[in-house]
Amino acid sequence: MADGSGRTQSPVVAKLSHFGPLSDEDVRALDALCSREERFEAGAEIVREGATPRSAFVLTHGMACRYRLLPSGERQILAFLLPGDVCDLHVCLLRTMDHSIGALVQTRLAAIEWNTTIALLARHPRVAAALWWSALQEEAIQRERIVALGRRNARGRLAYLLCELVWRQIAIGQSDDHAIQLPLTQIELADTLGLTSVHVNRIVQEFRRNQLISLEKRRLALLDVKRLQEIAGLNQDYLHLGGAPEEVVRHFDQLERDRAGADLPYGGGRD
Amino acid sequence: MADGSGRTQSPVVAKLSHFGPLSDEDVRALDALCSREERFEAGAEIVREGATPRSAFVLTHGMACRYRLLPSGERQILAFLLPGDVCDLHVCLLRTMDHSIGALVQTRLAAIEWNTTIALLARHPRVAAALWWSALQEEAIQRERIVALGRRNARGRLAYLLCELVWRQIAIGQSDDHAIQLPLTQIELADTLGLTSVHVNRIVQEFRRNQLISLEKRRLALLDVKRLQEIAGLNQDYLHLGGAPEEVVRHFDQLERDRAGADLPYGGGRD
DNA sequence: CGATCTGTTGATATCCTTCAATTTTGGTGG
DNA sequence: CCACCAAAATTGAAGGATATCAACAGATCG
Repeated sequence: MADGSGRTQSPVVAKLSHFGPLSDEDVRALDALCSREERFEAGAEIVREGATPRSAFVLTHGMACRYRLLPSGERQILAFLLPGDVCDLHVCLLRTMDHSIGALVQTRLAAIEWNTTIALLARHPRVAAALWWSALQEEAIQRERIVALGRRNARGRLAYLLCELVWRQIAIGQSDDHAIQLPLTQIELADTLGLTSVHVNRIVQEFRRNQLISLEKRRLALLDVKRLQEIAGLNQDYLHLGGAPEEVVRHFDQLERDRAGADLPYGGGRD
Repeated sequence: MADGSGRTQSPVVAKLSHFGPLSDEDVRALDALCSREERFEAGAEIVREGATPRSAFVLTHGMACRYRLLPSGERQILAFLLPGDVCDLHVCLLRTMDHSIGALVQTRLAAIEWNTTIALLARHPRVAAALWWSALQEEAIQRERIVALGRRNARGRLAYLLCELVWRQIAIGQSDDHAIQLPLTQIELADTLGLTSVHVNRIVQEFRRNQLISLEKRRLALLDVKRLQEIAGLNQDYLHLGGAPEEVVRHFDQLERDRAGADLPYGGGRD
């Protein structure tokens, strides 16, 4: 299995390892995906609503978000993309994008060609499964957002979002003390939570007063995770970080072993 | 291509045909999925939060919903499942369900075994792609719900939901005049829209007064779709009913033709 | 034909928005 | 380093949308 070693994992590997242990070869295949990177400045539009989907990508550095602009000029942020997120692997089946993607800070991402995707999925079934798992996680995150917007008040919503962002950063090895870089303005928080920035501001200050968080200079620390969770009415389970059921993991291990014998001819030593 | 004929399509076929034209063999494969049906009474729990995911299923008759119960006892309905919806094909990768599924009326569904799924996807690449497309549609529906809950007022939310339900019924051939059976109580509408049933009631009545809808005896008719869309700030595009891009459809046609030659030995004539 | 769930109505309370400053922060050029 | 500017954060006052509470009417169902 990969990485008992001290070597720092890439965020993709860290993230997908939550599905189950990846082999060294899996890790190599994933790292190979992220070789050619494109760079986007803060505020840049990565994908525009209405455009024809081009290729999938892995976000390697920075932070981005999916969002919709409404006729009224309002914006709803739909999701945040963090390092290690593999985006829109399948979206080529759609004629047009129904939302935009924008960089929140300077962001780097690696485009993945259609062919690369197909080859990867065929040759590395365990990676394919892990990617599928990560798509399920993304859906679970969307469900949690619906719950938050539908049934929680401003405090609950903010607490929920801050927990999620911190937990996801922890899951990709970018934080171990419940403190993260948070490049979001209160306006962006508001556009995510279905609130106004004025009201977000008031709740942020209340949280600060109550020693729940500290937030200054774009650095967020959760000072009382337990109480924040209570306010959010939330626990970490929805991120499904516990990994896949054993029998599934074993199934893919077996598949991989079978394949290893079958096609050494081409899958083997190159690179 | 299937169904220039007058024969009524099954909802699954009707739905997936929006991806692109299906072959007669595709249609047969899909119909075969729905042979053994289970029946659930109104109010029955089909899947319980916390349970281990068992098998995927196709909803063939009736209506169901995904929902979460909060500690406070409140309920948030996450999504509606209509006939033709293929649910949780991939969810076996998760250890536990993070939400429940319940029948809203008497409902029938056909379970799909793991093996059946794998065989189907392998033998019918176009069906596999269509299923993938339908998963994308489901995600798009979730995004639209986030927009509705985050940025629209009660009128906008209700208008949006009613449009969606009608459009989806039209897409599966269960309505052609913007009128449908709507087995939902105002409580259920409220639990979907993040409102109270009292307030939903007031908006429903306002819509009735303004000749936007008629809703009685569980029958809903949209009387002024154009104005409802304006109120919702919505158009039908997000359902991606226009189908996949031509080159994708052609790609899968080609794949299917290739396969047809390759494995007549076993894929062929048996029912 | 009573019991229970759903729909309806009114009065009041609350959360959040809106509007309108003002202060603080961060970035940029001189 | 300072001057300047724009964007973000902060504050207060007032208004509006939706929730809450409570009661009752109507429907549905065994």
